[in-house]
Amino acid sequence: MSKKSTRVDVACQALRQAIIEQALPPGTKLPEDELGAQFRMSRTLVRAALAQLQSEGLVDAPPRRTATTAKPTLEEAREVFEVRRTLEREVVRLVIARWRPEFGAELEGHVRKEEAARKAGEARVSIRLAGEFHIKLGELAGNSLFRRYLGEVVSRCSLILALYGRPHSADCAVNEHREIVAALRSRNAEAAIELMDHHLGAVEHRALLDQDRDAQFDLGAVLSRYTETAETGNGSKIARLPRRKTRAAK
Amino acid sequence: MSKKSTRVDVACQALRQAIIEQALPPGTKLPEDELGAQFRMSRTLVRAALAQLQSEGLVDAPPRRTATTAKPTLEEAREVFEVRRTLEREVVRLVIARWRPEFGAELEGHVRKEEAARKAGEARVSIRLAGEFHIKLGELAGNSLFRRYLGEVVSRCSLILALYGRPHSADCAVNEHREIVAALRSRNAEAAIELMDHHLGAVEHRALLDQDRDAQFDLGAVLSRYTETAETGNGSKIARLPRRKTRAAK
DNA sequence: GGGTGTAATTCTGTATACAGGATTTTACTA
DNA sequence: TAGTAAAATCCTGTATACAGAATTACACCC
Repeated sequence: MSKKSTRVDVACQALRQAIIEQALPPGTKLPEDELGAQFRMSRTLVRAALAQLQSEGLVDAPPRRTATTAKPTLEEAREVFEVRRTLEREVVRLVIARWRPEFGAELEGHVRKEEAARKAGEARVSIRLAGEFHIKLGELAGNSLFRRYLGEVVSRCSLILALYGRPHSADCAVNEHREIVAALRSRNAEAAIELMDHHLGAVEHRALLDQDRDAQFDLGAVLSRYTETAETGNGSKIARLPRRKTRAAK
Repeated sequence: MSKKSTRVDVACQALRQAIIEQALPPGTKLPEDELGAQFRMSRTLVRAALAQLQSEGLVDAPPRRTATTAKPTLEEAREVFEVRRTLEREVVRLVIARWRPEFGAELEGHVRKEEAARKAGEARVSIRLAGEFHIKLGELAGNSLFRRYLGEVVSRCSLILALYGRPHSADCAVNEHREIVAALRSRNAEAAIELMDHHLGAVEHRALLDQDRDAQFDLGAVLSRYTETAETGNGSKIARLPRRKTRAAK
């Protein structure tokens, strides 16, 4: 489960993760050159990655201006949550319909991880795991398109939380997850849907007051944490920002 | 409602339409050079268009082989229909919730167009209008993400029909559309959902026996019908297939 | 001091070059 | 004649060049 990614996917994945974990706050500029230098690839590939992320709603890339991490409006946020509720309800139904005992173990294992991260105060990890719980459900539903759409809205929700939510509020849901798992295990569709709806309502509710923590920070530094390239694979054909010097060290 | 498209979008749109109308049967090769010559743009842009269409599930583009119009498996087809049912049910609810009298007129107008096309035996147009009915509903739901996802699955369904359906069977649904409109107009959500489910069940059911009508045909000829560029805008920087001669006239 | 027009700079849009893969053709062997 | 290896060709992966749009910096004026 590793060798199938193209170079574009690698960049995509790194950026996606960075955005989801709110390491790149909404509105952050993403200049093609700089990303290219970071990922050791040409603008051609960076561009493809950005296009992909734009189609997922994680990046804004208006014609002829620098792409940025998306800043969804409140209206868009509402839409995303609306779709998400619809998808997750159906996913719950599907998962229950094809329930197998392994599912319970799998999900409970995950919730335990969430719990651990939460206790350890690992905000970044908590956020990621919280999202992955829903993704995992999507996978158990056995429909790859559901899975894809769900992945998309879940990512976008992380972004929305980053933009509108109170800081560090995305990860208070471990208990709710646990209850959902219990309902699934007892194959009680009604209860599970009810819980899921409530859970998502709570998540959405956390999207409230805004606040501009727009502090300047170093794009390269953040991204390097998400680039899994084994160190500076030098000898690469791509020079370090051949076209201009990075402005990060301003 | 015309000047907002980038060049990539133009190509995308043309290809999408051609695929949806089944003018480019599943499995048709789409070499970047040839498309570039057709659309008067470089491979760079063609590539972006193909990537987009791949993400919509209309094109298969495995690494280092020529892209083709997608050939979904039966399993994938099942998945698409499953998601589609979920989305459309919710759309029906939303449309009813925000119902306004204009909606009725709008939809009925559309159904009349479908009827007309059907009578005129315009298969191509019929297929397009049948899809657009659902798109229109998606628009009335007032959620652009629903709209986008719905558009995607509807397109894919056209493709699936092209692959698995009996020829010319995609457009027998005018009456069903009419009934749905009636139910919406009376704001009877239960009935409307019931009808929609039944309708989609019927559409899905038409996806049955396969059949290989794979006859050779001329890619350029088909595409030129979908390229709205005002004639050969010669003087263009792009030569006609500079790298090799077209094989179409084989 | 705050506009504002213009020059400099940054950055995107797009074509194109070149290096391999993938495929097809050709040629040769059993 | 079928099978296969080598060669030719088609086609994609990717970097890069260059043109022009957007943005920023500056100088000038009121």
